[in-house]
Amino acid sequence: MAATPSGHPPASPSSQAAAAPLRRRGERMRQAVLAATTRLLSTQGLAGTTVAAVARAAGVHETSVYRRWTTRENLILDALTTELDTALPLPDTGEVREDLVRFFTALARLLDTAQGRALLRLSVEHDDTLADRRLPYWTERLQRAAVLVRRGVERGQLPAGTDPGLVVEAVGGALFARTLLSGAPLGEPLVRDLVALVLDGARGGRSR
Amino acid sequence: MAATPSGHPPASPSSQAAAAPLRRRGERMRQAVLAATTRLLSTQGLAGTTVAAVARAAGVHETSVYRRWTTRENLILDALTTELDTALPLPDTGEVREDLVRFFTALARLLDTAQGRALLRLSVEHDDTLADRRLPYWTERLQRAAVLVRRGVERGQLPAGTDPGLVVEAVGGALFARTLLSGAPLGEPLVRDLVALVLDGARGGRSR
DNA sequence: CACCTATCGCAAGTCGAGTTGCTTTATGGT
DNA sequence: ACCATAAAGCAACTCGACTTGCGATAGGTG
Repeated sequence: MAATPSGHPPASPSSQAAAAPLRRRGERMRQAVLAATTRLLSTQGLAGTTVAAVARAAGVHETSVYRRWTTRENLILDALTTELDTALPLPDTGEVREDLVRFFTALARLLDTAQGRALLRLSVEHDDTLADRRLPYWTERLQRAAVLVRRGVERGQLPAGTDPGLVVEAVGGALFARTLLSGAPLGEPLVRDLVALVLDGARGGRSR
Repeated sequence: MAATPSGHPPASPSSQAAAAPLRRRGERMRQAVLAATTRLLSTQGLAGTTVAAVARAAGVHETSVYRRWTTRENLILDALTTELDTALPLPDTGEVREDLVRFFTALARLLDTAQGRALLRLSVEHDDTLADRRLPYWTERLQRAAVLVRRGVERGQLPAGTDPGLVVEAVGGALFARTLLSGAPLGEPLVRDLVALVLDGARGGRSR
């Protein structure tokens, strides 16, 4: 008890311009924690972003973080998804190939950032024991990109039997696998070649 | 089952029963721990395979495990790679398509086991901070499969400009992504469709 | 067989994730 | 202005990964 004299701040003598951020609540606290999380994420990396560090940086108690987000994973996921939400637009150029190249180029660029990689890696750590409750961020984005293929079919640029999900999984999967497994760079030519491979095939292909 | 006092001349005829604290050493201890690890892996799953549990099951002290394998990750990786080493043969049927279908079907089957999934997930958790490179199990297998494509090129079944690595990454990446992200099943038709997509392209080929 | 040393057992401890019971305070509603 | 209560703070745990110092011993060597 006496070991921690942090009992109460003596009336905050130095009244700053902004309201003393002691004991943030509700939305204010949420913002502060989320901001601290993304800040730590980009400075200390994923491993360095511990709940205690986030709480300290946000001026909030660790327990409060756990009460709101339950797990560290949820916290980081929340911070990342709200930040990266607008990062993957769906182009509509009238050309399937161009649409796909643009979308997956944006995806590749996202996967080349520390935050994109962190989000991918966390998305992979679903618990086998607990029922699936992983938020399907990437799967969702990928399936969203399937409309690019569907539009191509409607335009007559692709045969009617085309499986949009398969096309998108092949290209996206290669990018994900590179990021997660080999860590090899995701250059622009790679995306173009992958799209070409999937559209034209290894046989019939006038590559590029 | 687990008891392995075999092989060694126990001697110690002095009064005490065989209840002596069998202090396993060197290779014997290594075997026991590795066996216990794979056993726990298939019964308790990845999350349930804790170092303490492995040590207990192997009749060995936890410290000894850490001294030999340094981390839990290394231990499990070691156990899995030695066990799954012969799981991905390279077929040679004279037909690229058939070769690829067979290889990736085997891969899909492997990814459908608890051990395959565990190995994949652990392969993803390389530390960004440490230079300690994750052992490239999957990447290596994939690149090994690239010879299937190369043979196809040599046989004239594929054009000369074909990029073997790309073909293999597209199909494999899709399988990996399914396993890691969506957890969707990896049926036989999926592999056939993926190979067809990559060989014939979404446009062109109507062969199969 | 006696000796040496790498190897193993053991206890105690650090660190971060996650939990719980209880106290305190900031707000919003009347 | 007052009061009820949801939201935070706080301390004290549990648990598993990982470390360290030291004592005990198995195994091979001379």
